Amino acid sequence: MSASWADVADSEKAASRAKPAYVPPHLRNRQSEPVAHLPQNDRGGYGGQPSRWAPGGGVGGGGGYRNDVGRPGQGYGGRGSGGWNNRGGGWDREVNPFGDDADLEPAVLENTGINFDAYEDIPVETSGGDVPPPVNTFADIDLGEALNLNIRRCKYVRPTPVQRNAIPILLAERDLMACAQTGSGKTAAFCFPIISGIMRDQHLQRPRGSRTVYPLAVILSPTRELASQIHDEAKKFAYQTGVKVVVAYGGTPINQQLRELERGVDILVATPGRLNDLLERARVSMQMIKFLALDEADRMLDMGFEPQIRKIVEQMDMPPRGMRQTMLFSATFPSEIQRLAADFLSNYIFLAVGRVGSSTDLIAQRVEYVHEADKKSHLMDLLHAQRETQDKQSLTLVFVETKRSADALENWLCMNEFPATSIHGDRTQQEREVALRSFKTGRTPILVATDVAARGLDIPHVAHVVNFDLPNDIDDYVHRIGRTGRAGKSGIATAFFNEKNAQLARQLAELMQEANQEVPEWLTRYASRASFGGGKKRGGGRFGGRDFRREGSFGSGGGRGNDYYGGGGYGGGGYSGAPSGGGYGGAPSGGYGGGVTSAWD
DNA sequence: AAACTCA
Repeated sequence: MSASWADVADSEKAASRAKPAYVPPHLRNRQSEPVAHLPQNDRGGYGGQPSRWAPGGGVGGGGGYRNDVGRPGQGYGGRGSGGWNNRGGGWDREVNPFGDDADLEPAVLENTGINFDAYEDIPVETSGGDVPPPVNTFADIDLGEALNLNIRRCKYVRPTPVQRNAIPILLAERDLMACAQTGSGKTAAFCFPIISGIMRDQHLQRPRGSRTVYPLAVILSPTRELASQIHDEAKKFAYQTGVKVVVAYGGTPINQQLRELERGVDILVATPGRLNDLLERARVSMQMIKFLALDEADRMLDMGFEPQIRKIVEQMDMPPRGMRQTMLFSATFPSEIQRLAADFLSNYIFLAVGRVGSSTDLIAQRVEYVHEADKKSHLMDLLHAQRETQDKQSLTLVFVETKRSADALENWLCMNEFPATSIHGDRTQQEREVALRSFKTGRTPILVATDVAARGLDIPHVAHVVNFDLPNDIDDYVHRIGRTGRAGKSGIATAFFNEKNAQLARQLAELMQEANQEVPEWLTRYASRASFGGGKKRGGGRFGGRDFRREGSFGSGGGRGNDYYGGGGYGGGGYSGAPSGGGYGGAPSGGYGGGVTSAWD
């Protein structure tokens, strides 16, 4: 679809700019990027509808949102066929997030090019009492007709392992701590049950008479771009269900977000800072929250974020645990953070699809010893080699440690005629979004990034992740390389290792070994040398994740909550490995999801 | 170290 970097270079030359002149970062990306345009509909015509969704009646007489009026067949319960067929119906101006009328004939759904078996042998471990059994198909789940149609529209044919297991648990109204590998479909795993649950509760009355709005669900994300991505996905899943999804994050004027909120909100996707702002202004209340989801939950509960999350969850008007349903999702979940997380959960089920913190073996991992001073030229070698061999569409994501070095490396690459851009927290939100878009479309097929881009972002065609600077934490490494090898596709990850990373050596070597990667001999030597004390326990066994409640040392906390043992102890859980019929392992034909888009993290 | 409101 979009240009490769070779094309870009060519076209820039062809564009008679004499030579690809160096453009300073603050002037780059100015031209062709359309600034987020307004949706074709501004929903201005809602005015007179009585509002079910805006408790305050909205501003100016209730800019309410209800699109189920006059659609008896729509909605929950599978009666009739409504939903897709009422477009153009005058008052219903919900944007079609699918853009066009995709053909829903089965033939289209027979996907090609997907790695069907990629996730079939992954072990699943659950613990906690009375774990609902997994399902094999979306049809086995009672999500409601409108949501099922959207799932088909997304071309999801079969649920992924985390979806098969998590969705029944969440539909059973249980709290959940879920660990599943990067790119395995976590977003949909928590969005489907939330949307379905809200459809059931559509009659719920919310307070009215003020400018405060009362969402029924809140989904928190550590970065703005991830919040935006979740919002986009959730809107697809919620299309014509009558469930309204709104996003709120910083770096952008709050007024537009306030107006969106006033039109009604069921699911609020947000970053913590902006949500706290909205709560303090009393423009949002959490009194009616039924669902709380933390994406990248271990990050949300680490040192930098935990106070903000605690404030939102414990010090505002959020119903206490047990009175809401809480779901935590991540690919990594160190046990010390699990311990913290237990504060927010009630009688929860722990679910691990694959080992907690493991990487997928779809990613070919390489580690190269590179002195600090040689990194740039080494990167250039990699990029040159890649230009020869890689698919034209393929993108390269380069991680560095600091915002400054991201700028510096971007500059250096551009000066050397590599089409690069960058994303980090010192750039304006607009610059960040332009950079990400420019990368995604292939206009700038090299993106230099800090950890702002490490988690959750679903960027198709990332063929190569380069850890120019390795992170200090192995879990960050797992998330970074997880930007490739998604949805059953393969990818490459290259890390530059030197003396500064000695502390990471042992964990890195272990991780690579677990993922069946070749560990260079010199790294093994480093690993044994640097094995003193450091590092987190990565567990040992072949199987399953690690529920910290099972680690044997839970006595340490003493009276820390009485729900550690779940309702029925651990009896209900257990490992369901590939060969046994219990889990999804027994499914005959494997595979799911064709043309799988971006509901995958 | 970086991420997370606004002013």
